[in-house]
Amino acid sequence: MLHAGRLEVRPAESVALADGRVLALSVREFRLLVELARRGERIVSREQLYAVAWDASMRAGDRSVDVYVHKLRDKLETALPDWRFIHTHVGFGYRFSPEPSHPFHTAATGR
Amino acid sequence: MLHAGRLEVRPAESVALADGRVLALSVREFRLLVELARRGERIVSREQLYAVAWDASMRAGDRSVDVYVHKLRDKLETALPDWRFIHTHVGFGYRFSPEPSHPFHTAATGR
DNA sequence: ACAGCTCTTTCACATCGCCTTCACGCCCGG
DNA sequence: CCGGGCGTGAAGGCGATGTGAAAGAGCTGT
Repeated sequence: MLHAGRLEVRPAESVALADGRVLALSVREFRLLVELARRGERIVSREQLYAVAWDASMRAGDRSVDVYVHKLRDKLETALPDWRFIHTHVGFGYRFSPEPSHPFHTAATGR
Repeated sequence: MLHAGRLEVRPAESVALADGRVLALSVREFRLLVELARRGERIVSREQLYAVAWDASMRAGDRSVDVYVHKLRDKLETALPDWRFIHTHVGFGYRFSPEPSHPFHTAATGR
């Protein structure tokens, strides 16, 4: 079972929870999330992610991982608006890490 | 004895109550409901459900679980129109959880 | 054994949601 | 400018699920 701030991923039960609420993830989305979370703070290349989440080797030019990272970000953003979990490292891949969206936020900052 | 909002399931007595009224369930319907409710918020695959509610291993392509989920939903919907209990997770299975039919707009949580 | 009933399984068709792919836009470094 | 890398929305094909109905199996009372 993987913890990441208010996010909890349970590979064995095929379920991910945000503040205890079950996230509605598709099979691909879930596997991608699991693989990202499993690797903790490390940067993972698209090829590696594709290999483990798709059980196949990625063809050159395939954008599937990008698309699914986007979908995951969408759902995680909806569930936990103030946190960012998937970070892009241009030219390298993605890195999973729970970080607050607005690190410098103070009360009178709005607008 | 299992409570789920206004629904109450008593495996020992082979009876399910909605607001105290007895639900007319067939044997399969009841056993399926018990197994779903027993697992609380977790997602349960059709194979697992079939195994425990039918006492046999599910043959590939068997749609019995789908059909009985439908029947259960029908009866639960009739008894408690504003609540949804059985949620589908495409590619994974079903999840039992009492939720209002018209959510006020919560996260990207289960359907 | 038969009739009548309910429960269960199977089937066919409808609908839904997932996955892939494409297209376009933006940003940035050369 | 130009090209690479990435974000993002949308379309189409297709597999997964929803659903109504018919067929099959069992149960009960006579």
